[in-house]
Amino acid sequence: MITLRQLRYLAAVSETRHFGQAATLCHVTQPALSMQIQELEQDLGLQLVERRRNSIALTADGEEVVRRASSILASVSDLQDYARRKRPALTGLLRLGIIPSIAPYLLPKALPELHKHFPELELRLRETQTKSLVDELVRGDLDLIVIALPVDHPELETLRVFEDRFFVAQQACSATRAKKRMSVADLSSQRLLLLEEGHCLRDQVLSVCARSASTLDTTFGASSLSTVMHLVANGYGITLLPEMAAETEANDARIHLVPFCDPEPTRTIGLAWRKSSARRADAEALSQILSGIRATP
Amino acid sequence: MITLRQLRYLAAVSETRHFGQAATLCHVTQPALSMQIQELEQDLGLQLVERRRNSIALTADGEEVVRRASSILASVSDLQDYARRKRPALTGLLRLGIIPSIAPYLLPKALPELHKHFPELELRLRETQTKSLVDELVRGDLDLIVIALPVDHPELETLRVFEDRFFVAQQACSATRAKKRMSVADLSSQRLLLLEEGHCLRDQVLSVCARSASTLDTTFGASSLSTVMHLVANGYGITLLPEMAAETEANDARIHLVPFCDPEPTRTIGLAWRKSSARRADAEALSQILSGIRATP
DNA sequence: TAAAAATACTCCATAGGTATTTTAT
DNA sequence: ATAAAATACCTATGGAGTATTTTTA
Repeated sequence: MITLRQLRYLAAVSETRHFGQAATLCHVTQPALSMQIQELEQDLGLQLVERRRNSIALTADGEEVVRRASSILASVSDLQDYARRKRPALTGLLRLGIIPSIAPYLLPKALPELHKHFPELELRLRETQTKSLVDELVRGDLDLIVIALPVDHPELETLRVFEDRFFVAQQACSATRAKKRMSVADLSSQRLLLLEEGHCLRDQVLSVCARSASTLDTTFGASSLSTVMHLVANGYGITLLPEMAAETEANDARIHLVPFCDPEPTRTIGLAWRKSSARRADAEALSQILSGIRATP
Repeated sequence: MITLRQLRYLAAVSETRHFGQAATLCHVTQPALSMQIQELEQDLGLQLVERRRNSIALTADGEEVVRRASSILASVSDLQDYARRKRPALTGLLRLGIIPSIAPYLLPKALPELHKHFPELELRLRETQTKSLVDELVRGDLDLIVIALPVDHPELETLRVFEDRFFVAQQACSATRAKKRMSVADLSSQRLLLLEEGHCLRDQVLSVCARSASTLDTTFGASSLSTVMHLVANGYGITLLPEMAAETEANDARIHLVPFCDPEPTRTIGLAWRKSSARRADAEALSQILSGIRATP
C-alpha cells in the first residue's frame, strides 16, 4: 500500500537527484530512503529512478509520478494549514527557533507565561544563530523564529515585537562614571569586545558603533555574552549590551551601564515564519506574550 | 505525522457514521480504527467527530477535512491508476474473483498458462457466488471477476470471453442413448437436478429449460456440480452440464452427455471490472489466455 | 440497560539505524 | 579506486488484534 512517506521521499529524490542528500533532507539515513523508494516502485509496478554513477535520473514515469506526488503532498499540506487556522493560536506542536542573544533572557520569563496562557502548546525549542534558523525555517524544519530584524527572504513574513535598547557596558571606574548618557563618539577610543563571527549581535553592535570589522583593534570574539561581560568587568574593554540582557549579565558591581543619548540605538526583536505556513496567528499571540514580558520587567 | 491510512479511516467513518461499520469497511477492528481517528484529531488539533449514543456526527471541521481527505485519496487512486496503465498487463497484484461453476474447470489449465506468459503476475484468488463477487468488486476488494454474463451494474464494465455450451447429462441407459441431439422439449418429463439457490448456473439451467423454480418436482439443491453429477450417474434425474465441466465431471461410464439441437443453449463466460479501475488491459490479456485454453481442450 | 466507542495489553510488521557489500565509472 | 546505492541484520516504534471498561441515550 502506497504511503505519504514514500511520496515525500520521492519528492526529495526528485529535488536532489541524489539518494544520500534526499535522505538528509528527510532526516533519515540513505538505506531507509532507498528502501521506501524501492517499495514505491514495487507498489506502482514502475521503475521511477535510473540509478547511475554520479547522480541519478528520474524515468519519464518517475517524473509524472513526482508531479502527482507533489500535488498530493501539497493538498496534505493545505489540509494541515486549514486545521491550523481553524484551531486556536498556540495549541499543539510549535517548533520555535530563537537566537542565543535572546534565548537566555527572554525564555525564563516567557516559558512560564506561555504555559499559563496556552497550556495546550507543545513547544520544541531550537537555539542557534540567525542564518541557521532562517535556513531551517525555510526548509520547514521550524515553524517560527525569534530573531533580530530585519530578515529579508521572499518566502518569509515577519512581525516586529519590540525595540531592545543598547547600553554601553564598561568597567565601573571613576573616570567614566561621570557621564549620565553617552554618544557613539565617546566609544571611539575604547577597545570594543564582541561576540564571535556569525552572531547577529556582533554585526549590530559594529553597525551602531559605525566601525567595520577591519578597524577593530582586536580579533577576539566570544561565544557568549556572558564571557564578553566578564571581560568587561575585568577591564579588558567595553561592549554594547542589549537591555533585555542587562538584568542577567550586568549584576556584577564592577560593571557600569550607561544609556545612549537620544536617539538611542536599538535592535528590533521580531518573529518570522513562512508565508505559506499559516502561522500568523501563532506569531501574533507569541508577540503579545513577549511584549507583555517586556512591559513588566 | 498525518497518514493516508488515517484519511481512509476517516472517509469510512464519514460514509457509515459508525465506527464499527467503518472498521469493517476498512477490514480492521473498531479499536484500530478508533485509535487512528483519535490520532488524526490529535495531529490536526481539531475535533472531527462528535461521539454520540446511536450513530455519530461529523463536526463542521470534520466535514471539511473529509472533503479534503476524499480529494487526496482520489488523487492517490489516480496515481495508482496511472501506474497501472503504464505498466504491462497482468503484472503485479491482481485480486481475481471466480464463480464455483467455472473455477475448478478453468483454473487448473489457466494458472500454469498465466504463470508461463505473465511470471510477474501475483494472483490472489477468491471463489464464491456471483452476487458476492460483484459486491466485493464494486467495493474495491477485488480487481477482476470471472463470471457468467450478463451482469448489469452501472459501475462495472464487462468483456465477453467465450460461449460455454450446455449438454444434457443423463444416466447412460438404453432408453435414451438413441438420440444424437436433444431439444428442450425432450427434458420436460425428466426430474431436473440443480445446484442450490444462489448459484447462477442453477438460474441459467432453469432459464434454458424454460421452467420456473415453482414447477420443479424437487427442491433439492446440491452445493457442487460434482454432487449433482453423482446423482445423475445413479439415476436420480438429469441435469445440464456446461461443456467446460464435461471433461472433469462426466468421466463416469454411467453418465451420458447429449448435445442440444441448434441453436445450442450456452452460458456466456466473461470478465467484469470497475470502470474506474484501469483494469481493461488486464481483462483483455486474461481473456486471451482463457479463450486460448478453450480453443485447445 | 444496551449499544458503541474508548482503553489496556499483547503481538507482530515494518520503518529506521549501523555495518557492509555491490555496482558502475 | 571511489562514490553511491543496495543489502544484511538488528532494534524499536506503532498498528492491529482480543478482552475489557467506560460512556451515554
